[in-house]
Amino acid sequence: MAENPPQDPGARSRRSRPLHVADAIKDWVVERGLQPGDRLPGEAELIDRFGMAKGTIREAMRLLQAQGLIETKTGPGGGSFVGEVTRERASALLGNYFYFRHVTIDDIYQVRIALEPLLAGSLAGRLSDAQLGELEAIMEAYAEPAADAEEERRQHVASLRFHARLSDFGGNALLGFFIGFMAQILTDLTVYKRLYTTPNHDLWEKGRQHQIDLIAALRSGDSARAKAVMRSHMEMARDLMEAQQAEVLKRFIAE
Amino acid sequence: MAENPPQDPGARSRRSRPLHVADAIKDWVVERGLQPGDRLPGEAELIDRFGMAKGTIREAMRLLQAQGLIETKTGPGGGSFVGEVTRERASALLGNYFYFRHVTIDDIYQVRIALEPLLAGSLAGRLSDAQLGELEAIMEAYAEPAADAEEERRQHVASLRFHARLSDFGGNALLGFFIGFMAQILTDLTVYKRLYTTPNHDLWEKGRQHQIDLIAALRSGDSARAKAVMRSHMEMARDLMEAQQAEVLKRFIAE
DNA sequence: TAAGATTTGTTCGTATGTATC
DNA sequence: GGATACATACGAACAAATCTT
Repeated sequence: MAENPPQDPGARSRRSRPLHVADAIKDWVVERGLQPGDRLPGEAELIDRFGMAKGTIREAMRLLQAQGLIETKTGPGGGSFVGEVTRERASALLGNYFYFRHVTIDDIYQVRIALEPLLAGSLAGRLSDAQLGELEAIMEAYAEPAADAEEERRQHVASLRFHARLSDFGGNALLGFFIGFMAQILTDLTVYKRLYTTPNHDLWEKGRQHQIDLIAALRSGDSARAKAVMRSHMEMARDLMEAQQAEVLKRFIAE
Repeated sequence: MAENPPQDPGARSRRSRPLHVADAIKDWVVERGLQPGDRLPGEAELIDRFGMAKGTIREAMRLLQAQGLIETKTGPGGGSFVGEVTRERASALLGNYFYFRHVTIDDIYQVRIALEPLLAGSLAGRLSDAQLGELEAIMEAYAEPAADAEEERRQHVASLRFHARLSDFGGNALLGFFIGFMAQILTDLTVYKRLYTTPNHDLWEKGRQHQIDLIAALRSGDSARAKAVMRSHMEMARDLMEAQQAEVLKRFIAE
């Protein structure tokens, strides 16, 4: 794990005890190369290992828990365990960073237009039938044009799930996370801020056709075409959402 | 702030009390539209507002503190305050997500090659003389070819700072964070894993020339050229680092 | 099903540390 | 330096969850 912030001399002792304990435990996990699911020392042991009160130790554990680094269970066989940070939690934590910042729809699409085609191109000819099938299953949610605004919103969320799922299939975890994060932000905007487009049969038709073409290109292994189709798809989506003029994302996080 | 994870019926009560309190405080901040620096209720008030013990409240505050959402100060006038999540902390928290995942140099550069030229292109003609001067000042660190491996490493870190700084100058906070995060990862790899290139005068010359050309293009407002130069620069950097065959990033986080 | 063991979760009272006036 | 207002830390007890028998 990462070392901690710059420490002016004497800072070590000024640093709160829970922080100190949390750091020590992180170091301990890294040094031993512990893996998710591995057991950590129990409260009782930590108490006398560090010579601190129970409350102090527990505060340290909460610091780690909030970061998704540990999980705790009660009862026999319970205790603290190394936890794998989930994509959802990482998204939520990163979302906090943008809470007080100004991020526009255009900002998001500038990045999406650069990354989504890249992913699509790299995935051509590399997806299993099961994966392609799963994408097609998601598309069922918008097989028919939306009748009202509410359904339009549901369809939009489903189409974002299409992209999120696609981002899971690539071998590049970094690229996958970035793309999934943006899909998450847009989903939040759609659901939470009730941002939606009034049903428009023409756009529905075009968007759906894009995804059908995309699937075909992915299946046949036509990388260049997958990339081009995705790019068109993104540009259309951007124009669509920009029309809404909704801008910021005002959302915080999970635990 | 974001709502919390899916709640099966009854989960509300099973959720630990610190978690419940942390959620409530997040909601409170969002509802009132509090800004960084704004005061939160003191321990005493929270204790009787929620009807819980001090320890419980304190654990809740640690959950929020770890996410960078609050800061606390002791003494008169002290207490808890809404905190702005810093870029450094967000990077560190996100870094944890990748700790147990496999991220290769190639993964990083695949994304860098897509995003850095985008940023460079959008910045052409938009930087102040002060900003351009700052970039040039960073370049001073590698005005001369490195004499040994240690200096080579320092130069590499400086050149990454060049990119990190550039990412701050753009108006797109999302794009800026992604680029800065990758620069951070590469810096960690360079410093922490002692990944470095043996000094190579030819490559040093080419890399430096790229950045000089880039500055010139940025200054003159030649967007297409800035983009092209950055792309060449990234491709060279990728080849350089790939030769090291260093792969994973093994690093955790700060507090 | 029930009882017991184990481990985290929560409370309360008290004392200490720290920064401001 | 002393008083004040806050967070920080301690320790002992009790509650709740969950596994085993």
